[in-house]
Amino acid sequence: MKEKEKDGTYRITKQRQKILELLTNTKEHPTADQVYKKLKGKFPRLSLGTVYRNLRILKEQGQIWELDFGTGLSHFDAVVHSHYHFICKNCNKIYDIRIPAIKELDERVRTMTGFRIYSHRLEFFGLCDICNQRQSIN
Amino acid sequence: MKEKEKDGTYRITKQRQKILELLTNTKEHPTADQVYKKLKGKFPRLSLGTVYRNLRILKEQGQIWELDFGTGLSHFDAVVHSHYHFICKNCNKIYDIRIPAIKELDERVRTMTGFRIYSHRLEFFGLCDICNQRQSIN
DNA sequence: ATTGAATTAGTAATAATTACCATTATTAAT
DNA sequence: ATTAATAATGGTAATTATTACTAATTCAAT
Repeated sequence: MKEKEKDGTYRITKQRQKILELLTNTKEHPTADQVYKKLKGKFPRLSLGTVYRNLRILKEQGQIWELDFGTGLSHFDAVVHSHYHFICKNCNKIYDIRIPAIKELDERVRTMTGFRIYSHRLEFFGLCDICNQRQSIN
Repeated sequence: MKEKEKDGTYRITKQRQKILELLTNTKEHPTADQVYKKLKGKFPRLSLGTVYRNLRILKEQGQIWELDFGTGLSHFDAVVHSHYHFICKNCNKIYDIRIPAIKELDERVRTMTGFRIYSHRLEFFGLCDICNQRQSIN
């Protein structure tokens, strides 16, 4: 709940570089713990707290997004241009849906409510092609 | 992560009735703890575990929805017909946006990906009218 | 190289949620 | 109505994800 204020003075550390690099080079949307476990192999001294801290910092810097899909876990994504997500109900894999934000949705809600709309979040749920085929066969 | 299987044999208990009643009679989208605190006044013997258990059961029964808005907390909503949500970035209040699910969105993603789409979730973020006016003045 | 501050590793502390279990309450059958 | 079977409760302990704390380390500007 409490967000620590930062004055924008950041340093370049190996740990932070590697965390961002890992997120940039994957299509998956790993959790903090998954990032930790993947890097722990190469960086045995890496601390889980460091992963959490850097994920927060990278998010503050706008370099990554924090996503949640109702699983109680935060997922992280280095794709930070406007897009949506699809979550497979069977394998729980998360896919980027490369549709840029549909501005008409915001406008529609603005006229309906009078609220000022900054952004929206849109996630689709269903079966990915792999799970869909498997389901059809069984 | 582990979801307990149920055979559908449920009993009617005072606790479960009161929890559903509270959710039905509010426009807010309370968390488990907020439900607990509100009912604790009338039911001093109520246990927090009971609230969590019943919220899960009511959700299984399709009587309520579990929602999360990136705060790390689950919110509950007895409005279970298709609709969207708006979250005020300033006061954190959650509003129901009474637009029924836009099916064209599902269709668009289906043709784009080939995935089978069951549903989607859409949340808007911004400033509600109260906070918007306050912000404009200051 | 020196120095000041940001960052780290490691561990302890929180916070939300779930698991456990002896007791209680609901339901269906007698 | 009584009884019997078992779902549900209250209370507490355990788990899980995340944050806080701190002495030691590392970065970056002089």
